Amino acid sequence: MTNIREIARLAGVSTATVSRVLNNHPYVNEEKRRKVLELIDRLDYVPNSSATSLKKGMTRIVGVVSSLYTASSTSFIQAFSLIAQRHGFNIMIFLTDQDPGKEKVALEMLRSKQLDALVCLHRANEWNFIESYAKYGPIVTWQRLVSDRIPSVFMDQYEGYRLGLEHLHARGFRRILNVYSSRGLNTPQRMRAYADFAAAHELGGSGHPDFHGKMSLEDGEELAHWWIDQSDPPDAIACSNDDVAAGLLTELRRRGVSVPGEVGILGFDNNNLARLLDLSTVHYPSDKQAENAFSILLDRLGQPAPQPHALAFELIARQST
Amino acid sequence: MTNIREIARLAGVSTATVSRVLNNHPYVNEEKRRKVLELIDRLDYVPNSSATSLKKGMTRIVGVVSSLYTASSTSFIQAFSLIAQRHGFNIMIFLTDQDPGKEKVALEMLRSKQLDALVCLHRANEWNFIESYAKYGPIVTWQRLVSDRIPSVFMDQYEGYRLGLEHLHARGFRRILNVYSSRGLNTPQRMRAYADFAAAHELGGSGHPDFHGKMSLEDGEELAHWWIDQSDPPDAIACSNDDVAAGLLTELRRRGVSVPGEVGILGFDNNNLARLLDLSTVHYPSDKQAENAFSILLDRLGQPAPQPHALAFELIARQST
DNA sequence: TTGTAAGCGTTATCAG
DNA sequence: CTGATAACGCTTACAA
Repeated sequence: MTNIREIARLAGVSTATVSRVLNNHPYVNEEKRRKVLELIDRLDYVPNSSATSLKKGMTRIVGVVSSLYTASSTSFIQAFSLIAQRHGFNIMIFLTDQDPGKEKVALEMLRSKQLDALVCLHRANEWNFIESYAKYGPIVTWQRLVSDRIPSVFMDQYEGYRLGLEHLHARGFRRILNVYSSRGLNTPQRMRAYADFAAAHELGGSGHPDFHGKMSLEDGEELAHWWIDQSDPPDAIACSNDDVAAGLLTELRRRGVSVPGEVGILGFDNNNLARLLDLSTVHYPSDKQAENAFSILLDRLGQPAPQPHALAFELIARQST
Repeated sequence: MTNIREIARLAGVSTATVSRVLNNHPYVNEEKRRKVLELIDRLDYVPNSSATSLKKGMTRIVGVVSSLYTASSTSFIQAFSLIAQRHGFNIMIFLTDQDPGKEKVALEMLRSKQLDALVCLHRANEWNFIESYAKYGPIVTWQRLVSDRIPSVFMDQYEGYRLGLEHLHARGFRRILNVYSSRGLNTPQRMRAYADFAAAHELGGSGHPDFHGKMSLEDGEELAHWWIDQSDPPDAIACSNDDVAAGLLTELRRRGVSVPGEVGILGFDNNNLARLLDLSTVHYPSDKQAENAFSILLDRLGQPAPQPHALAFELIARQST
């Protein structure tokens, strides 16, 4: 394998000079530079990145930990990947599937310096376990977390959820069922938003206890069966995300229930599926959050980082309400 | 930073002995081994992976090049990731978005030995360009390709497509429109399958020219508008994949068209979306293909590899036909 | 069973 | 502007 020494020998210079050419250092004789460059080209030479990483103490790879590919995590990852590339970083994705062991693989790679930093979309281990890895490199999360070791690009969902609820109210829905997710700390904020909303409009509940821990298409489908079984069902359902709303909507329609005629459905996130199914939803700017996450990482790595974006929710009114 | 020399010094042994303990070599005095292990634990030592990679000439990372996350690529990647992990390999995903430059990033990482191998789900550059990188490490593809440099785990779709067409015929559809994708060499095989099918049943076409280059949800939606505009539309549409079928189905129903009453729709792949929307489709075993891809890579890396699976299509009859 | 020492391929310091 | 040379942290003959 052709290495830097080979190039140096053939060019009649030292490895130091070749390295200088490689790294665009000033003070290299123009003729030698050309000669070196020509040899690099001719011998199809490329620096061995393990050697460079070892020497520089940096791999320029950032790990992305996600439990699975949902529409919303995909959009985050897409944006994160883009901005990372623009700064000369590559990303390595870890699908944990909620398995703590798989998440640990990523954490261990940070520890062994195969990764410079980590962004954690969904965690599988306890926070204090993850925090114990923060000493090996910067970690940032998308979930809500108040920690000095692990910054978060999480957005307070109180405002977004309130926006959605007000929309349901404006469209005439009164007996609103809340379907919450469970992981992360979104739920308490959404519950607070609902409580304030209900108080402001002097509303009772839907007559049914709210749901918790629902986040998938399948959860939405089960919810549809539940709704059909009720003698006195809610007139609107505010879902934890677009996937749940999508499962709910399609299964209800499949069973002949009219949406929004018999029941209004609100999603959350504004992903592709929501667009496809004409779901009313709340736009959650995950791409901007991804860029913010990268900025934080870059900053903690001691590199010049762009200013973070200001973030805002937006209501997207479509056919399901 | 604590390194192997530090451990060796504290344990009163040489770095060679520590390395032997680390790599489970035999012939290490039990007491020394315990001592070393204890120090490793106490000092929270972990080998620097850049150093190991440099020395071993291997990173145990495999790159996965995909143009984007579709339901079917996700299922391939999921399965690939799983089997790779079981063999002590990690994967690095590259979303190219059809951008040749982004694909080149992955190829260059193979060249610079940051990656041991590459699996290419969708290519962005010309094949001969990609092939020129095969000398740097094994590359395998999911697309159809006949090349001695780049093996393929592609499945001949003739049989799968024929299966789908026979199903449409059995359900009474006669004027079938084919919607083909364009990339890769699936299309000629599917066209051949249709030609043979039509000849066997003495069928004419749908009265419309087939479509080409359709692969996304959006394409499906546009197709729905086209269908509605026809005075004499086809009675069934065989789609290039489940995404197109899903877009077509939802948009048609949104416009009040009855499926399968007025038109039958057949997908291809059998992904989650197909399940959700009750789409009839042809099951394409992408998980098994992923495992085969990994086996090939492992074998070319000179490691013992599992036997590849035999692969077969399966018709999944649901509500859309 | 163990240690010495020679790499792996770079980068960076320090003289010149 | 350039070249020796010492790291970076690990593995592995080779010798003992």
